[in-house]
Amino acid sequence: MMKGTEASCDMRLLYSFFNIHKNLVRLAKETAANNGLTMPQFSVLMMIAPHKKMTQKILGERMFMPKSTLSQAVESLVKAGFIRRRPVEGNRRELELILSDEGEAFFNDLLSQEDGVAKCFSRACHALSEQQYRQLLEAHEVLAEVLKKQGEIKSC
Amino acid sequence: MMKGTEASCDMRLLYSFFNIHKNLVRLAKETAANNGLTMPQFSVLMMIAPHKKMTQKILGERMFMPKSTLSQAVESLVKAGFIRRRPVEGNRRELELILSDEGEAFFNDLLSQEDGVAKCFSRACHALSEQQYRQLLEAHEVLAEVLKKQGEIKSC
DNA sequence: TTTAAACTGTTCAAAAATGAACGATTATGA
DNA sequence: TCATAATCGTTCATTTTTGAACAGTTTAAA
Repeated sequence: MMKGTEASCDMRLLYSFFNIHKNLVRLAKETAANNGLTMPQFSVLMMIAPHKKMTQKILGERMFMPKSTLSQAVESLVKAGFIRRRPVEGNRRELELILSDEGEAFFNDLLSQEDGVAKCFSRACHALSEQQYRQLLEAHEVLAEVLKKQGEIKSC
Repeated sequence: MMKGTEASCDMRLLYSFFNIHKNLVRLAKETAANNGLTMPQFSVLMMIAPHKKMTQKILGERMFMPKSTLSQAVESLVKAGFIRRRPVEGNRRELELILSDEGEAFFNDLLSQEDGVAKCFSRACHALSEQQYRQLLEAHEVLAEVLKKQGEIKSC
């Protein structure tokens, strides 16, 4: 709990997040564009891939992405053959999105590109000590926990 | 320097940044919308305000914002009376952007809104220890330093 | 000097993202 | 049961963002 330091100081951390954010978005946009993807398409793929499959509903909730944007991003990824789509059994309203083999290969390729956001970030991580890395993960988890409760949380 | 842990582990930190990012963008969009601003307008204001003045060129470089987007965001902030605009003396190509008194008041108001991104983030910071806060700042600085050197850095 | 190249910001047509209305399905409860 | 409300995803008109061409200014080199 911050004591002497006040809100004005919190701004410093906020700007520091913004600074990292700027750079990661720039690299992500470059990576996406270099691979013929828009940002929503790229984000959706990055979000689904580690889980192999995910409901479109859950995906939207996790990403805070407007459902019209999400719907179109998914549509194009399906057309590109990176994900398949099938109704959730027991609830025909929802769709389950499944990473295809092509999608998995494409994802792995994205991660391995030297000028991609993943490798660039990985190189940046090398500048951190193991301890710093762990502390960063922990602190982020604490912050994320509180942040996700803030705001209206209106359905996107 | 990470030893045993490998690239796959770096991905965990990358996803952790994405998680914070998502929430901050969501809160920033809400804050912007609640105050009649688009995201570029909001970002530009947040970027100029602490410095009171800045050239449009520097602003673009710092934000990685396409210059057409920047130009329009600035135009609307000028029309709204939050910033003034004058040619840089000694170089009539560049423009200097100066925060007006109205702009400063508006900025301070944005920071003080209970449901605004600043206060929300500030509340989240309270969940961190002072030590965690300092470590976070330090680690971010290290990462930002490396990140900003990565990628094409083509002029936006 | 004069000319060509580089730089800074604006404009505008094209592309991308979004809100609102909608269709289809499921849940609620009278 | 049946009617109403809520949920999930799509469509499409509108808004927002962006790249590319451009105009004005400055720099560099001939």
